[in-house]
Amino acid sequence: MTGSAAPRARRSGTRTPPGTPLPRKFYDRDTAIVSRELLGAVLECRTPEGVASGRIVETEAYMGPHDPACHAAAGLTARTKHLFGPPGVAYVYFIYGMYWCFNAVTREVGHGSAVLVRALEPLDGEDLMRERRPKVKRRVDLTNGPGKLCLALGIVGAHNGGWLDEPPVRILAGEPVADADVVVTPRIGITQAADWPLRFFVDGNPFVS
DNA sequence: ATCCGGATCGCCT
DNA sequence: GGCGATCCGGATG
Repeated sequence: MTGSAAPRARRSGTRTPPGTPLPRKFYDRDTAIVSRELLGAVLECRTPEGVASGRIVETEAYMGPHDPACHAAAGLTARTKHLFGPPGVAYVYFIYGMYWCFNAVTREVGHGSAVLVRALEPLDGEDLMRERRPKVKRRVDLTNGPGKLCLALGIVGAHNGGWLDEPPVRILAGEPVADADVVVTPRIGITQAADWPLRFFVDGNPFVS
């Protein structure tokens, strides 16, 4: 007869053919699952200077108002407007007076959760990344951190609030990463909820921060 | 009006 | 491993 109900975790993401944008529904799920499944996907940014993209190898989940490390804990403000908006848009914020960080908003409107992309492995536009980061010597330093990857791809505040299935900033399906190759640890650089296991990365990948 | 801390990076020792 | 850069958001007076 008909098979039993399949597990829900991998519905949309891994079925999307590589190179095509992840559908908006992909993001409308538990934030830790989205964080895990974003590993292997491709973050791309198109600017007048050209296209730059990289394979996502490290992410962190920020779980909403009840997660003290999440910006949503401060409530709905001008800054967190898109964090509380629909899933599948970019939440880009400015930090430490000089860097941008890129997140993908997850879950339903009003929830306030997102996935921070912490590291990429360069794919297209590496020359452009070099032009944008002229002081970088080692290739790994191009994109092995949340501020660095935004500098390399050209992601800035103007991209805040944009849909992730259409330019200029998109996330495309890639080759899935097997569970055996995923490591889970506490998040980096935070003081609140510092022990929650919500950081995901590809085991052994040199671009992990 | 002012103060403080921050989901970081790069350079220093 | 430590610290300065440099600015914004949110809290307090």
